[in-house]
Amino acid sequence: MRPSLKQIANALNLSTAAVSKALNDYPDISLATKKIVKSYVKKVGYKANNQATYLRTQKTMTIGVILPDITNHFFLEILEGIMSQANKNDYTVILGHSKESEVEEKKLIYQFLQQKVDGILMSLAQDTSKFDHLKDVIENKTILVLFDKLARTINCSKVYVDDKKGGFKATRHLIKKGCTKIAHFRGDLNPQNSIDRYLGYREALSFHEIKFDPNKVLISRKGSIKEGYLLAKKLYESGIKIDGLFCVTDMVALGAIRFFKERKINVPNDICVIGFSKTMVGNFVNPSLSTIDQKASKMGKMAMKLFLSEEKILKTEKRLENQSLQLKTKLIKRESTSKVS
Amino acid sequence: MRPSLKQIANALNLSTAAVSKALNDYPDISLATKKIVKSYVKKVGYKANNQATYLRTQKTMTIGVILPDITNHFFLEILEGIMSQANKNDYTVILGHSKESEVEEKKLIYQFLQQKVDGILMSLAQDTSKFDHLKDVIENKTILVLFDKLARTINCSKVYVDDKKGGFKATRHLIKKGCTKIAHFRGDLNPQNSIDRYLGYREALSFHEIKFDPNKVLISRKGSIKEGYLLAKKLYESGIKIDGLFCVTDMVALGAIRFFKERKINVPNDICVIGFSKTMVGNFVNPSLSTIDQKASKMGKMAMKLFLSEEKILKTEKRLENQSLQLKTKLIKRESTSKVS
DNA sequence: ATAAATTACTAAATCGTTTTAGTTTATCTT
DNA sequence: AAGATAAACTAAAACGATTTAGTAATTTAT
Repeated sequence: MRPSLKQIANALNLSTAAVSKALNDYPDISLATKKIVKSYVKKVGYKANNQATYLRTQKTMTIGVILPDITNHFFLEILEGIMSQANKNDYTVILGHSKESEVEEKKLIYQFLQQKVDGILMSLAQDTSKFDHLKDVIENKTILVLFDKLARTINCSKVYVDDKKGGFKATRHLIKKGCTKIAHFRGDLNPQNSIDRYLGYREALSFHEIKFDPNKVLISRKGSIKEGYLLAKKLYESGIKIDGLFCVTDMVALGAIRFFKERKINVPNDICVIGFSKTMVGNFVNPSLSTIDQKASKMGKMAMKLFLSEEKILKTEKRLENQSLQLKTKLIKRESTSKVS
Repeated sequence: MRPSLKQIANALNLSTAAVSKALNDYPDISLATKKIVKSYVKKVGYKANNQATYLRTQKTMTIGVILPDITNHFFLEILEGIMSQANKNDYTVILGHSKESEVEEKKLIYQFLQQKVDGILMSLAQDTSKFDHLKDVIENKTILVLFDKLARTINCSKVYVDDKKGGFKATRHLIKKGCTKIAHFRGDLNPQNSIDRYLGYREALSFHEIKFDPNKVLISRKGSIKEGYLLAKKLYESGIKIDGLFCVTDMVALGAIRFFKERKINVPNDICVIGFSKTMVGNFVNPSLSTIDQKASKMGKMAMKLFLSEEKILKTEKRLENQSLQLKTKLIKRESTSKVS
């Protein structure tokens, strides 16, 4: 069993106060005793009990992270980014999985507040339409950092990707490859991300003076492989001819490609396909999938950095001051668009 | 800000003791006061401060989970299994990522012990060869549950897969498909898992009276796609002819298939290939990859259940009593072995 | 030589709970 | 009616740290 402060103090014939101060480098402890205390503490492997420390300092050195989908590689990369930064700064990470459900999300937030985390870093569930639980976080003077799927109206730190520019890049890439009849499988109205990708698509078309055709835009609600397959089928059977397709997610793109393969439509020669998100699988399928990299790991890293800077301000100025950060996307060219134009 | 016990007590003209006891259903508090306290507490949204509670009860209702590779879907499914059970039982999950490094693993363990987690559920890093840190966990009277990659000599709860039987099933499947010249890309000596798969391979061969040929067994140290590619190349260039291949992991199998494709060797008609682990990608590649399902989600679920049962015993009998559990694997037949024999 | 300032500590309160050991009031015995 | 028993509380200590206020011993100033 690890010793307590008191035991250390007794062993060294000092008061607990002196030992505590020595360890925290208070100026009213002599250098000599500090040395004695520190070396002894090292020898016996003493570490302050976090829970006890919290009671006085109100700091747990713990952050809560809520992910909407733990099986999605994108979020995992974000988590990896957060954790590497967290560990560097001696923070412990508590993980929550909302499963894209607002109810679960709420539960997790209140659980985390009860655990007295110093901050909550999260991406909203698809489901989430009310934001009272987010306001509660801020009212509890707990730092809130949203990433990827966020609520614009909530006053907190945010990291997100320039989805519009991403949609623009994806579409422009297809155009550069010589595509002129470009379809888009867009996401639903909520969240904002998929709308922005759609807006980027439209902007690229108009920039290159290609007429927008609403019949070439279909809505995917779940963003699943199956839906991609069905939308491709629907479009195909409607008789609308296309030579390019930009999908709101990689999964939708994979589903579409699967359909095209079945119908012996060659990707990329007959139709170029590009996704969005740079998921793992995209690199292993045949043809490998071109996509837009959202820089997930960097997003996580930046989310944690925003937390740390907010924490610093909170410490000195006793107030929450937030900051927003927009990250750039990157076009990943692979086989599904490797047509020679 | 959430109220404290004291504030509740003042508001209701009771002592803090009475309120605490009412909430914890002590028999020496009248039903009437219990009702009053509980309804008031609900109204104002009071929740006991976990950190303060710990100081008396020595329970944090928190478990630490250490994964060797957070980007590996297999471990993520395990995590999902653990978390769903944890949430059901009001436990909070702290996550650590050892990155397959023994040094990181040690750091995380000591961090978790400092956080006073009630238990640690983990899979060992590839790297890990000494187990002193695991012994420290047990000496701290913290429950330890190992899953997947484990140390046989450590006296703690364990959940693992019957790798030998899995290797047997994979090999037998190839044999049933008519393969007679079956190669195996095995893992390194450590950890035990890959050895067991290899032993299963040998057992299946001898069971079906196929002569074992050491030249058909190559060692993959990292288990990466690239290595699978290179091993396939090496085997091919050595001139040894095969019609079946069992790989220690899906990634190695994918690499091998990539090589065969390049050389216009047809999978499954020329060579049947089967992997191990049921990773995500295996389902999306072309041909889709046959594999052995390790039931990751179930493994996580069982790991948490073992923790809970150990926790119960610890509570009543003040001692750690552990239990081991072996899970069965399942053959997943897909295109890479769909030859008609 | 005495008062003031500095150094290096210690005592005790505190954070928010839980729990042990009373204490008060009402009820039951005989 | 006096003592025993039971019911329903309260007071206070405890968990393990931090921090404020205080104090003794030493040094400096005048």
